[in-house]
Amino acid sequence: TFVWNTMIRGSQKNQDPIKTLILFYRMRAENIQPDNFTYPFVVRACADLQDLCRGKWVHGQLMKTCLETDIYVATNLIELYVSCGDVRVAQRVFDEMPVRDTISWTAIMSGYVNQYDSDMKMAQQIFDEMPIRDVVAWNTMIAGYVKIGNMEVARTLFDRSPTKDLLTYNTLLGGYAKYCETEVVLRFFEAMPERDVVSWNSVIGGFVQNKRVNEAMSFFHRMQIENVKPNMVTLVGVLSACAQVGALDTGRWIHWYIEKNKVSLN
RNA sequence: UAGGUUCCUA
Repeated sequence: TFVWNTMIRGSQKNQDPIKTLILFYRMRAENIQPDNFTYPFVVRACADLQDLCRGKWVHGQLMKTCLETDIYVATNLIELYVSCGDVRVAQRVFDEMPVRDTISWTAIMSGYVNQYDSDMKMAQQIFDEMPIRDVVAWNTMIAGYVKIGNMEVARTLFDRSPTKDLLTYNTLLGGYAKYCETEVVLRFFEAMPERDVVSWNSVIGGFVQNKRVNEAMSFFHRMQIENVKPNMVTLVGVLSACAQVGALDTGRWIHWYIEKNKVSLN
C-alpha cells in the first residue's frame, strides 16, 4: 500500500488526475487495500475532473471502510462537493465529522463563499463559530466580502485580522483594483510590505480595466526593474490592454518577449 | 506519503 500511495502522490504532483484514478483502480484490481492516505488523492482527482458521479461512488467506498470520517479524507470530500456546486452535501459531510480542525472549518466556509451565489451570511456564521481562526480563515472571509463587492466590510476585517500575510494584502488589493479608483489601488500597493507577481498583476489589471494602457505598460516595465518575473496572467492582461487600444506594435513586442523569455505557458 | 485563502483572456 505504501508503494502505491507513493505512486499516486507522484501522479498528483504531475497534475494527472486520470493517472491517479488508473492507479487507484489497478490497486483495487490487485486486492490492495487503499487506506486513509490513498483516498485524499483519489477524491481530489475526482474534483479536478469535475466528476461528481465517480466522487459519489468513491464516497460510497469510503463509507464501507469507515474511512469517511478521517479528517483529511472528509475535508477533501467537502472540497469535492463544493467544487461540483453541492454545498448542501458538503455541509452534511462536515456535520458528520467527529473531529474537525481549522482546515475543515475553513473548507466548508470557503464553500459558501465560492458557490455561485456567495452566501456570506452562512460564511460569517461559520467564521464566528469556529474555535480557532488562523490567517487563512481571515483571508477567506476578506475574499468573500471582496467577491460580493462589499469593500467596507472587507477593509474592516482586514484591519481587524491579527496577522496578515501576502495573500491578505493581495486579496484586498484585488478588490480595490476591481472596484476602486486607480489612486486608491496605488496608495495601497505602495504601502504593502511585500509584493509578488500577483500584486503586480492586480494593479496592471486595474489599469487595463480603466483603459489606462500606458500606465499598465509602465508598471509592466517597472515590475521587471524590480526583478518580479511576469507570468501568463501578466501577459494576458497587458496583451488585452494592447488589443483594446489597437497597440499593435506593443503587442508584437510582448509576443517577442514571450518567446525570448520562454514564459511558462499554460 | 495527504487537505483550506489572492491575480485570469471578447
